[in-house]
Amino acid sequence: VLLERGQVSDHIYFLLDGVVRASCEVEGKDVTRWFSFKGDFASAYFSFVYRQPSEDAILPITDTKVLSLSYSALQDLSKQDTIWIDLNRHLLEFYYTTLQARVMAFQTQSTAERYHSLLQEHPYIEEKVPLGYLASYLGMSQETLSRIRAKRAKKK
Amino acid sequence: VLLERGQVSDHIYFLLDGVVRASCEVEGKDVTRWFSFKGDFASAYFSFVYRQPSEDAILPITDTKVLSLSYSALQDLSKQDTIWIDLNRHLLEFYYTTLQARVMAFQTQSTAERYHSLLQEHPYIEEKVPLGYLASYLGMSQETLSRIRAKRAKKK
DNA sequence: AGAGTGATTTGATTTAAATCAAAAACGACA
DNA sequence: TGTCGTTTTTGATTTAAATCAAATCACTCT
Repeated sequence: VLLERGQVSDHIYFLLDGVVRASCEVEGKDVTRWFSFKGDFASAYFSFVYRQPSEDAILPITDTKVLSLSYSALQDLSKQDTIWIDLNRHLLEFYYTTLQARVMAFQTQSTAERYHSLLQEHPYIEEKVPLGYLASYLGMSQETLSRIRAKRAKKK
Repeated sequence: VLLERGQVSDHIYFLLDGVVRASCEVEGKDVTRWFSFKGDFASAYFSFVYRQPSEDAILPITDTKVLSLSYSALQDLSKQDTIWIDLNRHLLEFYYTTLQARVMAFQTQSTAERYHSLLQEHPYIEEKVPLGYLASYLGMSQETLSRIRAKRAKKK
């Protein structure tokens, strides 16, 4: 477990290997907010930056290897080299544009289109992430996601 | 018109009166990304901060009165008083959490629930914003939104 | 007041997705 | 290898929403 719900995130992680997800609880149900893969950063960004309790837990889906960078370490490093400030900015920009794109996808695309776009960005997601988490992330039921997959397989 | 699509946003606006919306064009269709009301700030935030062309136009829905704050003015003010830096932070935080909440709404709520939540936050939206823009914002067709309204009216 | 325009509502129908239920596939483990 | 538990697929049905089409409403302009 990289971060428990309700705690202030004290670390940003860089995934050397594996897959993690952010899990939020809404009305008793577990909703997955995002995934991070090998080579991505993973963080409860706002909790980390503003030192507030995180709504999400960060949980591993597969076995993971991570580099972790603590808040205080990042602060020290930022004083030494602006590249660490840039990191922060890039992370923020990335999260923000990702969120924007997701909203847009919900506004304009069908369930199947959303899934296919996701596949295009992360081809390996199909093998590494259980169906239930994916369906939750995409805002559809497990069954519809399974059917979308079946259709796609037939076409090949 | 407060901002044209493709231009770098050079101003943040504060709405003294009226309603504006951000309009993005996707596959030939006009999609409204957000609304701002009297008392809100309106900006193409990332375009403004990172000096990049905006994907959105900012267009008035009703007649509007705005205060505008230019990029250079904000920079000067930031050097004089940290309150202006705080403004920036608050804006960012607001936009970010709003986006997060919207994604979550799409993941977990039905069309009717999304509309009712929106109404709760902005009771006046019903009167001030044309149905088509609202439907686009909520990611549903005009007709379904109209029917959701009709049902709500009946219950009263 | 009446014509014309655009926005909204209503109706009928089709299509997409959720739900409910069961079967099949897969993995871990004894 | 066979059994248990979990995940995924498949099937049948219901429900929600999109679509297509028309009617009504509201507003402006003359």
